[in-house]
Amino acid sequence: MSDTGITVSKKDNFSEWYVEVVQKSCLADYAPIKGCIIFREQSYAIWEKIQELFNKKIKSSGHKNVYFPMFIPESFLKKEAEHFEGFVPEVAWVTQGGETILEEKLAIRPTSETIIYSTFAKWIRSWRDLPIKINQWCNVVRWETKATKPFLRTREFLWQEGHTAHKTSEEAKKEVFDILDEYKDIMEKFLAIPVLVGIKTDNEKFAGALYTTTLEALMPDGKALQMGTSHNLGQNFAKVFNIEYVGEDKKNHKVWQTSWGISTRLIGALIMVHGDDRGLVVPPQVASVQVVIVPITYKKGDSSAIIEKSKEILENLEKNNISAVLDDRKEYTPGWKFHEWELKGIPIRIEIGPRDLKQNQITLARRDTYQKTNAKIEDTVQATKSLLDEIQENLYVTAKERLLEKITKVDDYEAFKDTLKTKGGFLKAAWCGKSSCEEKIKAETGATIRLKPFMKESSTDKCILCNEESEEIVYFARSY
RNA sequence: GGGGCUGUCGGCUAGUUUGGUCUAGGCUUGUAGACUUGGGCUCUAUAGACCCCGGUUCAAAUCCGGGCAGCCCCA
Repeated sequence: MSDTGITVSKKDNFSEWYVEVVQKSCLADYAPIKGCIIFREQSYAIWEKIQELFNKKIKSSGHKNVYFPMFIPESFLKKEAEHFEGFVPEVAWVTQGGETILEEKLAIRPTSETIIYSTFAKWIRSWRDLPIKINQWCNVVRWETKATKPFLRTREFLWQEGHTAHKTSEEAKKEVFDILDEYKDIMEKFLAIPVLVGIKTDNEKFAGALYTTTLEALMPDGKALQMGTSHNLGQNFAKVFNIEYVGEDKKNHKVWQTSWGISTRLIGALIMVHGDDRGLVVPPQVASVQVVIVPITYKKGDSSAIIEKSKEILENLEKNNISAVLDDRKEYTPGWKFHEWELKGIPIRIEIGPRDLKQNQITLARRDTYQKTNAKIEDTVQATKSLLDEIQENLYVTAKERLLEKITKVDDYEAFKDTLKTKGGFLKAAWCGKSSCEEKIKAETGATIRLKPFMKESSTDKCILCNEESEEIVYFARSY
């Protein structure tokens, strides 16, 4: 085993393992600026896949892609007080252009509500202008001071931010939950990462929102990761930016708004949830290369028949919409290639050598379980397709089992602290609804309320901390 | 937000405690070639580093200060 491969095991040293996979699988490299990474070919390919999937979804429901400037005048950002308070600690500012000191400094967008909504105010006049449903793919900057980690917490990252304006509260609410469903679909069906959905507490909600819905996944080290959020902004921004329309009733009304986003953080989750001691594992649905064909050839003896057959298989796969590559490099041994493609997480490897050819078969090796099987050459497409489905399913099911295993109901504070320390994961506990309890638990244990479930679970439990009448059962966890 | 650790060829590692005959590796990687090929094979030749700035000193990889970067723990 050489150092081109992964040298620490995921189980023994998760943090080191993550850093190795990120770099050695060509996902990212560190940039010369603290907290910034270079998105390399492997991660960008996954990002493009996510873009493709999400664009398809939102376009079919009438959203349009647009692009707004990355600079936001300070006065805009300040208009919604809670929003400004929430973001100002991590805003990067432009104060100078060339030699000229700017009269008003410009924020590099940490999120674009303010600049977009100031424009909405110009665009919206009549009820006929509504709804407006736009989305943009862009970068945002949040000047993190805490320890940064590739993909999970970086100063600059890529995301999409959707922004909508509606006539009614009901319509806005529907939008929030429709998007939440689309996010869940992408995470579970495509990234094969199971998530819990719910509502954030007031402490954790988006600054300026009425409420925030969230999707939370669990990482193998027992910490929760926020995968995406969809906010109901109510009329908070409509009021400060004066976004009004004349309704059919000829009266002025303020619009109801939503905003929502997912980011390149999803890539970090994918690495952590599926990766193993051989490197990255990419779920077939988001793999830009689903199959690699490695011919087993010999210098002595004629290998042209094997290469010919490999090319034939490649064409056949591509014809059937399976994305495949043929690795016929002569300078590397088959074993070397196996390791390299495993490091990069390609779901299926097809081996074809003299023995296979003689028996008119191929060998299929799956990335998730390392299992090898054989198939007749004429059955290649079918065998590959069903194996891809199986891998996709297996990755999801395995992750789901791990998630469920790490959801623990706790009844008292000692058990809470103990479980958090020894097992991690999500802790279901009763909570009285007071911010003071939430904050005290955070200060004492590091765990925060990740979400309140949509369906309130009936319970007679008392608050885990203060023992007063509890409002509901919520999910706590330590998080990224 | 608080604390700790670390920075040496492309990668990994030793040397720092006690400044000097210190630069080093029989490891890996790159390059050229040979050999091999159903799981990172082997051999030959060759290339390549003390994070940055400043200070102490006759002398700094080593000590001191600052910066930058990375990791870990706690909140």
